[in-house]
Amino acid sequence: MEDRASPRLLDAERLIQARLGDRQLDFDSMLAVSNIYRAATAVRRSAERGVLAQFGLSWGGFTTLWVLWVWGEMRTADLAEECDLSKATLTGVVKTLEKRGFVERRQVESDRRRVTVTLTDAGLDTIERLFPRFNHYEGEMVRELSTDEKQALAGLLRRVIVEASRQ
Amino acid sequence: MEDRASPRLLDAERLIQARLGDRQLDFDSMLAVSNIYRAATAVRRSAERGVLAQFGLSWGGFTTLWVLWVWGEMRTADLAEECDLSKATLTGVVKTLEKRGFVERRQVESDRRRVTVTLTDAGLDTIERLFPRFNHYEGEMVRELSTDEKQALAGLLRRVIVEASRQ
DNA sequence: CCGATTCTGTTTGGTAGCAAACAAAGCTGG
DNA sequence: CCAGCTTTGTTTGCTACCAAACAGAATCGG
Repeated sequence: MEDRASPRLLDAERLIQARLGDRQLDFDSMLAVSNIYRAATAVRRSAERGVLAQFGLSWGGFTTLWVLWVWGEMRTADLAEECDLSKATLTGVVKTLEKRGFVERRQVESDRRRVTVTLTDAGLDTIERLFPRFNHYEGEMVRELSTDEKQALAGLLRRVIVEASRQ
Repeated sequence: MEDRASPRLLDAERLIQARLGDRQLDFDSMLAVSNIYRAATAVRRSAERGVLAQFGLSWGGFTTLWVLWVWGEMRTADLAEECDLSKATLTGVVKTLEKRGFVERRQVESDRRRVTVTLTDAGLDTIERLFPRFNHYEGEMVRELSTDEKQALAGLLRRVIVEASRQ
């Protein structure tokens, strides 16, 4: 079944197995992990080219806009946490989004170390037009999977995320 | 079961669902795709910090070394393809690996546009010491999954890779 | 032969990503 | 008060990543 869906990939995997011979190794874990990474790259690239490019957004920029849309005005640190980026990286992403006019920075009166980030009208308009298209595109990327399979996939990945984050 | 393994993640997902309300959206696809990306980030970060940093290698650098180890001397274009990187990116990665003394570039006599890349002795030594550790680390990152689950995960991802690459 | 085209890897110019160092603001104990 | 500690976001310095432009080499049609 999977063989029919992606013969080329499996062939490559078998070749690698043959190359490595009877070396003692955990092949199942290797395939699981490397396919997670390959899938993420494929998904990101596809979405950036197929949807995000038209809006002048990278994956990280989109994520940030999306988080701000869902949660509203946020402190920098929380935003970085929610976007799964370091504070340093977020500073850069926000700078780019500011340049494009999608977000605004605001200094917090009560604690002047702090800064909040919020969507501008243009940013709000953009994410509201973009998100439905993005979500539809997500559906296309996993359309080979049934609802149960999507949920199973998400569940398995959730367990990997927890474990990998612990290490 | 998954609830117990990662309550925090699911809570966040439920909150997002609540925020987005009864908007028409494909939640299953959204969770599948975003968890793929999150898992890849977690896995990469963890491996870079937990294993690769000691060898002065990034994920991309490790992948390149590994591919060269498995396949032997390769032309630049094939190496880029196999590492799932653009030619431009590979040029940079190889440059870094050269600086570290792990690989060498060789001009092809018969066609002087072409360049092959090959492991140096130091590179070979490094990947031979590093790979078993890396593979063990992969096992740790997915240790919550049974063998069947790892294979199921790899299979589901394979189908996503094929579909996303097509778009 | 030789001009036009194609192929190959690199360069350019841009964003993204991280850790570590940093500056400025707030906080805490005396 | 205020000297030191902590917290917060930014800067610095580096690698990685891509698309598009590029230069040099090979090839093809006439």
